[in-house]
Amino acid sequence: MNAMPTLKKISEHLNISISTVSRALKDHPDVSAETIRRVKELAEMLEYEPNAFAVNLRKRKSDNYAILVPEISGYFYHSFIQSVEEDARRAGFGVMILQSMDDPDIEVANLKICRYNHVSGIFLAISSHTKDYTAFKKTEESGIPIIFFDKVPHGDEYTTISIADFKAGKEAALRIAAAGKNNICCIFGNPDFSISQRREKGFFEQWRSGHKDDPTLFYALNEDEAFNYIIGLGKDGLNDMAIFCMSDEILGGVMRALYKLGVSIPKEVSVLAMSNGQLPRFFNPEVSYLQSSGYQLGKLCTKAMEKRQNGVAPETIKEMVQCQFFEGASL
Amino acid sequence: MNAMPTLKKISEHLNISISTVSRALKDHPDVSAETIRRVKELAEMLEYEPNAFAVNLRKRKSDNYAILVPEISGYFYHSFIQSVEEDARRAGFGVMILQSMDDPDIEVANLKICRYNHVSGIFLAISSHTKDYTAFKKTEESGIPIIFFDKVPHGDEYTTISIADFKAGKEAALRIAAAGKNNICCIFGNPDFSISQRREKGFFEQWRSGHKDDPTLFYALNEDEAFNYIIGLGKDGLNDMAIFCMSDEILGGVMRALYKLGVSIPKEVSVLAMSNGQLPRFFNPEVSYLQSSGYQLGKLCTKAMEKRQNGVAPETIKEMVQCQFFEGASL
DNA sequence: AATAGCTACGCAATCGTTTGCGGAAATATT
DNA sequence: AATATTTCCGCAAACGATTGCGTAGCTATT
Repeated sequence: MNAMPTLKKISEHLNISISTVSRALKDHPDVSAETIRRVKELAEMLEYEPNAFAVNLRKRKSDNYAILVPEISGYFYHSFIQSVEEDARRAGFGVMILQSMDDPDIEVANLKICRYNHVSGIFLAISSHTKDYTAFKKTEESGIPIIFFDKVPHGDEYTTISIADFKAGKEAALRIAAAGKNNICCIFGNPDFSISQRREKGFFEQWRSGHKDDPTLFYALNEDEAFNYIIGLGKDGLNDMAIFCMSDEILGGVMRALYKLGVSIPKEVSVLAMSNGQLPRFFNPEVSYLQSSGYQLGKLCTKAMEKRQNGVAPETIKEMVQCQFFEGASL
Repeated sequence: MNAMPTLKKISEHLNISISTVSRALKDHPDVSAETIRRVKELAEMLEYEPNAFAVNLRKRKSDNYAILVPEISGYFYHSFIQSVEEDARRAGFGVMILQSMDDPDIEVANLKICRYNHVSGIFLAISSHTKDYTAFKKTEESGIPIIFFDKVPHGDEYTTISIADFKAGKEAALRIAAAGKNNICCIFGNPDFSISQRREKGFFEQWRSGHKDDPTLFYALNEDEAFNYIIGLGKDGLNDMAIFCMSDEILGGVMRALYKLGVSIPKEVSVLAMSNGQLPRFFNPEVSYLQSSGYQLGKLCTKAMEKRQNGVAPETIKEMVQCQFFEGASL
């Protein structure tokens, strides 16, 4: 229980007032050069660091950001967190992680935690079933900027950084069409997710501009549902098919099923995914994918956060990360 | 900038002193039942929550844990973080994440951050090249308990929760031997890692008890090195081989290489891995593995942390997580 | 010589909560 | 009726850093 050095201790050692020590450490012009030197020297020696609680209490603000996500694990958010943490710490901020487990109630509770801990800002991917935005409003009004990312709310008044989902959906449709299969199937995630909706919308809008028959559409809430769906189709049902997988999770289920059924890729079945970029390389053949990079998204978000910290209005910051195509051998 | 309700505000509304309000909220016996009722009612109405900074300043302690890892991403730590965060929040603690990027200097700096933020405890996986434990000592002496996990320091005086690496190494050797191949290769990670050393030691000790010739040994610092090593062996070099991969990272590289070379698994080459459990299922055939679960490790660590919070001595807590075998079709 | 201005520092209040101590009023004990 | 005890509450000092304001002792200006 080593007592940490405080301004008081330094001031006593040097026989000067606490105020002068405080000012000396920040090169306040009211302090003589000589005093500054002595204070800094002693502070260095004692390894003085200001007590964060006291500073925060005074400033009514902490040097912490919070990241609120449905889940840390999975294929996406942990790379986002990694990205934000890197930048934040470089800028002198700590990062708190909170998971909502995709439950709107926990999400609201977490926002409350953020408010009462006076975080400087929040990075937030909203949960699937969040309909009520009053907690968001309340938080913004209390002076804490929120950067919404990936899963963003509707409405213009928020700062949102998202994947260019609609556009990616369109590109997916184009590339799937180019595979030249006669039997098309798209598997999207939870249809309540805004990202599912936008990707689907983009895909179908593009598809219908060139084809009269709609592809088969399936929603898989998790890897197993995707797996079971493909197994259910059977080898015959998969005949001459191209499959679009909206996420890594779905891709995993689909590929396991295709392996199990023993279909040949891309001869019998073509596969295209949207992915964070890790998983597709591990399949045989490697799966072609449109990359939606959590890391890159993180970088954009910290830039947006800096702007918000400097007083830029929330609604003026809206960005889209373009997806990049990586060619495997599955198309 | 909505002003948050404070004890003072409540006390003014009710015309009683701040002290009484404070005591009423914690059912102090010195406060009458009637007053307690009125205070709690108003507090509820105003959504009063104590100001964390003030509380922490007073208590000289925060309700936060810190997790220090070499890297968030990868195959292991994010599931550990998920696990700890779950439990911590249930117990009323927040979680701060800090990455050392496997750099001992950043590690020391991060420990300093933890000390000056008065976290209640630290979960720490040390970086590969950490030789100097004085920062650990200093932190423990300042009253902050450290739970070392996965990559743990040598020495008896610390609380350590680790994978039963030595035993897992032995089991791996047994299972590899049972595959009946004549050509054995083990790929371990960075030989500076304590986990690499223990797994290797276990493997070789077991192996040598039944065979006179040592297996081929290779250290891969990352996925690409593992990939390149296998490619370098070539299809001929892989003849009748069984490969043990110490980690998911290595497994990824090995499998990509085996795919590329077009060898048949397990007919020509057998594969066994140690893994967090996600990746092996995605290969074709699914890879058999010894599971070292980050999630499970996290659960044990939070239990250990609770004990330490209750004053249990550091050196009395040491645990090993046993690895479980999952049968795929690669052996 | 009188005034103005500057330098370099200290005082004290503040952020919001907690807690030891003291004490008035009500009740219980002789 | 006098004393002892209990009940219920407030005062004030912490925790550590920040900052507006005041001022003693200079130097510069007229």
